[in-house]
Amino acid sequence: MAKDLPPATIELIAQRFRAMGEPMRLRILMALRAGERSVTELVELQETSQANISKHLQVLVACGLLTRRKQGLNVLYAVADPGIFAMCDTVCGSIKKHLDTQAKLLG
Amino acid sequence: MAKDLPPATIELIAQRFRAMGEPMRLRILMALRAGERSVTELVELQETSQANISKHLQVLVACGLLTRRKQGLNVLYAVADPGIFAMCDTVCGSIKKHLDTQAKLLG
DNA sequence: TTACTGAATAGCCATTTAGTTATACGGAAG
DNA sequence: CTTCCGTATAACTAAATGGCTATTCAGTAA
Repeated sequence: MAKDLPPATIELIAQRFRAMGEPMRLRILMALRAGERSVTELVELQETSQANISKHLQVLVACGLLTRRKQGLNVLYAVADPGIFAMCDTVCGSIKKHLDTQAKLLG
Repeated sequence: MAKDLPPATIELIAQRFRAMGEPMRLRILMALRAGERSVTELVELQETSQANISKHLQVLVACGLLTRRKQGLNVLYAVADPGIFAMCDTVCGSIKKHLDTQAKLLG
């Protein structure tokens, strides 16, 4: 990545990270790791309202993390780019390292 | 990454993404790609107040993205795990794909 | 037509957060 | 001691955001 990207690009990147920086949205993404799901299915998996799930889905679609397709009465959402899971794994590993370091500081 | 992580872990991961989901913090991280820098140097690179930079630095340190060390009067900050830059690149590539797709939809 | 179902949206509230200015802290120099 | 420099923090404001409930919309079925 270049040293100084144009502000609009920075904003786009930030938008993505922000979209993934919300527990409920992370759970939705993980639920979609196994494949596409309808809104109702996602609501059943997470314990929150349908309206809330729907709003989060809009955010995830808007920033390009999810795709959307209709099938009869249902709307099916799927992860647009599986690369995000690698990112989650990277973060997970980095967090573990961080916690280990902190633990050692405490003796 | 497992299907369902404990809520506390999810929150930790979300926290990291959220920390990177802010344009000013992204710029700080990019400025540190070349190596560690003092607060004053970072303030000069970004056009905002010293207080604001300082607050963002606290956020980045708190979630383990940056390290901090004192040197004389200065405090030097550095990226804790260069892996974050690979993540930025991943996001960048994914955004390009997304924009290309949208462009094609417009003809 | 009406009724029903799945999904999206509107309106509202409480919380969070990025930014500001002003102030305080820690340490080195006079 | 006092002064100055680099950094951190306090107090506040404005804007964004996640959640809720209630409603609306788009199809399908009767």
